[in-house]
Amino acid sequence: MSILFSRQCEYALQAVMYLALKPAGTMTSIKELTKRLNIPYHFLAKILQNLTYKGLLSSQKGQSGGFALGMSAKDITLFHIVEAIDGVDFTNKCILGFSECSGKNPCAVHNKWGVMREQIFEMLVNKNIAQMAKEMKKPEYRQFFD
Amino acid sequence: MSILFSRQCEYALQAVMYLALKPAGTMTSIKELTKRLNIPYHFLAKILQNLTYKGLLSSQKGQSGGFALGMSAKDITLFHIVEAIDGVDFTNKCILGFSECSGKNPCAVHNKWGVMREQIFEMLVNKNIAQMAKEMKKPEYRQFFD
DNA sequence: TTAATTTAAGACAAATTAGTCTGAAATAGA
DNA sequence: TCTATTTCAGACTAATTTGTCTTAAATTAA
Repeated sequence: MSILFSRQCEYALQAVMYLALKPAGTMTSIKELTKRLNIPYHFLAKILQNLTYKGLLSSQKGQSGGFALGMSAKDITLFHIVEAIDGVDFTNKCILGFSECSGKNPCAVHNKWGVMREQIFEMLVNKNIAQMAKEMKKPEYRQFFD
Repeated sequence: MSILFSRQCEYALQAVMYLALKPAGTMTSIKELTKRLNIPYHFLAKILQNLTYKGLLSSQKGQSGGFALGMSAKDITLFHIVEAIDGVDFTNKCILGFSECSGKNPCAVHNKWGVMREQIFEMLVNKNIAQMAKEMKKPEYRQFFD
């Protein structure tokens, strides 16, 4: 079981954060990304194509081509990526799997999980990729990419 | 994508809670469980056999046979079930999928997620099946089963 | 003892997710 | 212009998860 996000989504999040670390205007190839992040080449290719199609990334073919953020890093949140890849089911599904579970018909942990879900949502929404890139640039984070 | 728990695990949690509602000493058949909980018959059978093998349930063959809790309802928590079915990876895996992520090498949401993960853990551990059954007996919960 | 009921066990099938491979199209640089 | 590089597109394979089917074994009640 992957936790909360699909493998594909994890890869997407990692790749986008990596791109956010690059100086604006530079293109990064799949080759570099897969090498640094240890993600299967063609699998990542498809993921990035998908994000490009949805406007979160931009791409360019040919030599010195590659991928870059499709909009300003401060306008992209983790939630944008999760939404594009996994969808937002986790924001409204019962954690115990009861299809009837709702505010009117709460399961035994409905309210507790509701609070946590909200926190997860805030975590994904409140921090944009620019801020995260800044944190990742601190020495203690660099090792993920250098 | 299922959220946090696998489908199998959700089914297990629902079934165990259902069993906890039954008077001690009574056996409940798979037939009744699948009918009430809307879970595929043979799939649930395998899940319950697994939980029985691990001691969380007890079973009896033959007419008027079925399944019952394998220990006192107050000694079983949601965590026991999750642990038995999905394992406990979610307690130590990076939510962004970084294999190197740790307290020493935190990812950008390591600490935030750490707090939430701990809350989820508490939610699963702090409430036993007996307490939950009690809540489920309140009229507003009964509809899940009646 | 016999028949009906129920779990036990394991093979099998379907669906989903993850990953691979090949060739085409675009682009930049020599 | 030609070649190397890179994304694009889609078919294909592999692995995992979910779900089905069949038969055996145990148990109970008639």
